[in-house]
Amino acid sequence: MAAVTQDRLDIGAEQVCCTPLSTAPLDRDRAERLARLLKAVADPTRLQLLSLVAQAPEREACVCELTGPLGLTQPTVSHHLKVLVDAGLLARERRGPWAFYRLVVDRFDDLQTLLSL
Amino acid sequence: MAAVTQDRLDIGAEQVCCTPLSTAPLDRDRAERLARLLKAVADPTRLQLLSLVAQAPEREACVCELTGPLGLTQPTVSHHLKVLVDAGLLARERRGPWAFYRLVVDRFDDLQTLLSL
DNA sequence: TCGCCACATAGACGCCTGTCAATGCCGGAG
DNA sequence: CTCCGGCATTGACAGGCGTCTATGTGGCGA
Repeated sequence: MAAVTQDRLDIGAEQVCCTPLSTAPLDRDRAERLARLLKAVADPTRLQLLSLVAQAPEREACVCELTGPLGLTQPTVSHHLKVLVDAGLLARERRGPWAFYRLVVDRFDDLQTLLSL
Repeated sequence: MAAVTQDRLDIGAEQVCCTPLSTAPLDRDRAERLARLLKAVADPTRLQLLSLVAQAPEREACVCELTGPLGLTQPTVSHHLKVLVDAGLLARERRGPWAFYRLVVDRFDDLQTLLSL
């Protein structure tokens, strides 16, 4: 299978990650895509969301379980969840009237690789 | 050897990190401090700066070596460097007329720990 | 079909932030 | 002391983003 590219981690259709910062020069284009991914995590509300989901049973939770602890409006929570899904950090699954959000472990692994020196 | 606190990583005087997101509930206060740290990395220009420093000899570089590759003004570069220093990701050292910036490896380790599940 | 419930989307507003030009500071050479 | 080069700081502007209220959508039960 040869030529195992170390670049993975796409945002939507975007190729983004994931070699450590020190291995190769970082061109502007890739830097901007990586920044978009990191911006998704670099928000207090979204960090709390990720923490809540990470600690929920089966590592998944619906919106109604998340609005309470955060003290924020339901639309606001939905907005942040959309950002995390677009970044590939959460996966959405519709089940009955509820929408469940689950952690995407691989994407966190990619972030770790990026930040390794 | 007893009581190894897993919380480290301060921004300036701030205690911030570093247990994985899934180990304990993340209160608003710590979430905001963690977000400030991540925001420092979540910018394309600063990612390029970190990459340039990481690949420089001895993992350190002065401002004059950084403005060229980025195509940005010197004040802008200085601004971003200050952000990274305040976040604890770079260390500044004055040597003659130049100011050298060096990676702080421990801080990157902390970020990795945070993003581990 | 009708109505309800959980959730998503749209629009608006204020704050934060990345960028620049202009200026100030500081250390070394003469 | 004076000048100059490297770097930091200030002030201003535009764009991005987090939050809200109001409204739309979609599935389930009666």
